[in-house]
Amino acid sequence: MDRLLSTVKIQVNPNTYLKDPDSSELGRKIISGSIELLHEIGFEHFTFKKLAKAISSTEASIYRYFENKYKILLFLNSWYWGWMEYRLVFGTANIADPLERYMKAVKILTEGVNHTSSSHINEEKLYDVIISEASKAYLTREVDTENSKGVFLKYKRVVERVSEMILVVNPKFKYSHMLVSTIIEGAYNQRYFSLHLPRLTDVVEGEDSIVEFFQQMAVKAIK
Amino acid sequence: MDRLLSTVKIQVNPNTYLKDPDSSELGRKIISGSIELLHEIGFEHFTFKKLAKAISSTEASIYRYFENKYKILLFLNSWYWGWMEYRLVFGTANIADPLERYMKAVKILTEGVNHTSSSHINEEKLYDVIISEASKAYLTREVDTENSKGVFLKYKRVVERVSEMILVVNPKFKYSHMLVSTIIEGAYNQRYFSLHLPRLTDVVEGEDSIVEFFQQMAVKAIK
Amino acid sequence: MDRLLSTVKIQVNPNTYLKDPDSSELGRKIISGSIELLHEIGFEHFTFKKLAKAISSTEASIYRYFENKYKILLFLNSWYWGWMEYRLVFGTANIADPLERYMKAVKILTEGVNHTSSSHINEEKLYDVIISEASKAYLTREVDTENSKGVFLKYKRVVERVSEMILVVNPKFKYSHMLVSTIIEGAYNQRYFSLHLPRLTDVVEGEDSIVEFFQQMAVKAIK
Amino acid sequence: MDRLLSTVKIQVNPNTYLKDPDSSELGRKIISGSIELLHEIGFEHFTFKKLAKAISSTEASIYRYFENKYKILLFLNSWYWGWMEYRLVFGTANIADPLERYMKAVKILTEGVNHTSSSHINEEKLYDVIISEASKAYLTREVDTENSKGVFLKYKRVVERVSEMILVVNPKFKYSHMLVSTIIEGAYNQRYFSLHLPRLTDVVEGEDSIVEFFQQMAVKAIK
DNA sequence: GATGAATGAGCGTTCATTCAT
DNA sequence: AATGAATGAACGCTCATTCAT
Repeated sequence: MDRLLSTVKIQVNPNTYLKDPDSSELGRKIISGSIELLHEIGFEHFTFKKLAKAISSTEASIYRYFENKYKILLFLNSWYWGWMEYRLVFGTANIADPLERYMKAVKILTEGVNHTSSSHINEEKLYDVIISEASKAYLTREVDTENSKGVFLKYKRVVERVSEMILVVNPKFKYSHMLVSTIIEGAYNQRYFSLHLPRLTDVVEGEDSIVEFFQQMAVKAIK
Repeated sequence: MDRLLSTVKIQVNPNTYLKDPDSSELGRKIISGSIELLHEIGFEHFTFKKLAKAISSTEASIYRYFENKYKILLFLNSWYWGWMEYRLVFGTANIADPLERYMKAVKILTEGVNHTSSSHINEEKLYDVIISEASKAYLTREVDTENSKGVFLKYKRVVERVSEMILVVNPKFKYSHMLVSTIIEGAYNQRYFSLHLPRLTDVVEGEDSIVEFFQQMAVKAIK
Repeated sequence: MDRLLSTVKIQVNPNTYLKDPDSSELGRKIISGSIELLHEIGFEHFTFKKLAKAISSTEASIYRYFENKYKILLFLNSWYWGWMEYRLVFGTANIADPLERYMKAVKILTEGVNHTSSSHINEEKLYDVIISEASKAYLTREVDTENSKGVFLKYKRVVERVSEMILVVNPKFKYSHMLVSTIIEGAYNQRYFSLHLPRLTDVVEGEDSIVEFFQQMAVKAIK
Repeated sequence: MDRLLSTVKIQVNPNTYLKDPDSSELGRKIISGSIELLHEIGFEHFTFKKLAKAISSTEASIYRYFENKYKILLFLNSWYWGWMEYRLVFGTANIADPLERYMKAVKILTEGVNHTSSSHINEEKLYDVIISEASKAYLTREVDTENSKGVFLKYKRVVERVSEMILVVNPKFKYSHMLVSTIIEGAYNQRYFSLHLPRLTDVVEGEDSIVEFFQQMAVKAIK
């Protein structure tokens, strides 16, 4: 699948950028550099000046691609959920049994990322960035404006897809979207807690209890 | 209960402040002003300068109480979870049945706040601030340093308390902390989504589906 | 006269431009766009970037024609005074009486412009631009350098021509240049004041008191 | 008179500043430094950064006093015309003859400044700055907003005062404001022209032909 | 000849913080 | 203890300009 992916371009909402960063070498450096730098110093300390320095370019050049650092985060978020949808569709294809398919989907949503394609996007680091920073993309005064431009569509579509899988298993379940978004956000939270606030979680080293917990919960919740 | 509360002082971790804001008129104005201003403009746009102006004081004066704006957020967070623990203890007192008690706890954790004591702290606005801003208190590079100073203890104790209630119901359940923190974070997420990203939730106006969903989930998950 | 004008090309000092803007479609668009944009946003906010956008071209392209925005203003100024000289020569031709001729000249210099030829130059808007912006072309540190290149010659020639008319009426008048330049600048000032600082003028709506005032003054001053 | 002046404070419209520059040592340094720097490099090249460096302070400090460089120019302009009004009132006091008084007023308005009080304001340099830069204070898109705040009142009052002197000489003269503002602006223009565009004037070194010209004109115009 | 892409430099502004009173 | 004044440092952004095609 990943080999295939490297030839497929993830479409990102154009409202996140001024000029498609995938259309030039510099654009791609901005993206890879952003992931690197966000991973290193976090969103609060991330500035165009530092990014420019990190990729040996200038602020003015970055401004040709992105309006501000929020837009970069929205871009990465949109890319990530586009990629996730891709993995979800491939990962659940040809699974006939509805429950099994749903379980597989939950697994894909909640498991960690530990492989990286050969492209300029380091998925592993991006995954960490999503864990720590993604919520800052929507926990903002500007959320409604951005939302109206469709920048969260990729995320919503992932929720919608899994939500539909739930309804195949149990057509009467009323809270499918709520359940899916709770699982997704919950899984990312737990990964963060396990690293920084372990008393809020029960993660044991070695096994992936996060996947197990959410899979169990996912099944029980819709019964 | 609330009348009692107004005479009880919520203890907040002293590591969040330099000088106890509850010890002076100015300190209390800083707290009430912070809630007001965070509610109005959000954490990103919140600065000491603006806060000083809002409460007709100066930046230098605020510095006597708090090191920086993160510490104010940590203070409010700590206060909020101290208050929550208080509500939890009172709200579950004298409920003999373990499951019923657990359900009541989940209700308290997930329901909205719509009453305000007469103190300088506007709980309703604080609740909104917690929904939108609280996660920024721990999604920071500084989380480990702060955590080592115990500033998240109040939150952890709430999780611990409810976790213990779960274990009374089902002593074999392995993921009690994970479940509780997922419920808490989930409920706040869903409240935010219902306002700004409704397609991620199934909230119907009028009924409190958030409480219902999480109570159902809470019960099923530990079976 | 205007029909004739549209076939006559106003010669502009080549030191104002790098490449004659009248030699290409793009050049003419730069000129008409500049008048438009200066009229709209004023010289301070006028930039090559905005101009480029306004005429759907690029900054780099404009650089082929003009060194900087001052040069554009100098070009327009030069064109305007070339056009004024033209109007002056035609307007005073065949008037035998020296005083009458002088009066006509003063009228032409001080009356407003409210007609527009069919060329790419909108004289009415250019007139407004001259009123508000022209002095910025010479109130600059670079005035002496520019002056030595002859970019103010058109203006000087207009002053010289009317100055000569004065000397025909009164050969002993010592301050002919001073009077003419005071009349010219004064008239533009009064037009500006009447729009923005009315307490500095006595302009009554309806009649053209500016022409009347300066004609009276022009006559009395040389007696 | 000048000795008296040094003890009298010229009142400047508070809408030009955020904090009265006359209320502190730093404020006075900002003013004297501004005059110095404007004199040296002109308004276009004048920036807060350069000013800060010139007076060994910082941009941030200057921002406590003035919103932007336009406001500094407006302040200086307001101060200058306040000072001019002062000179006018003293210079024309006790002159009984209306025409003589009017002539004296015109002299004061049009003669150069070549003496400097002992205060932090260098009137000679300020005079040069007014000649070259003052019109930029009103030839701006923001003129109407500023005017509505009264920042040009001092100038208008000077015009009004002399205008009234004219009406004593000739109560029937219709264009008193226009004449006065034309004289004032004209005199400053001619001083500038004599330095940079001499072909627009008839100034002879040695004698003050500018005063002579405008006095003659002032008298003849109102006959 | 005209354009698209990229950049160096600097501007205007605000922030966090310190000092003196 | 609280405040007013001052400042160093950095941010966000735009401008003018150059280069390659």
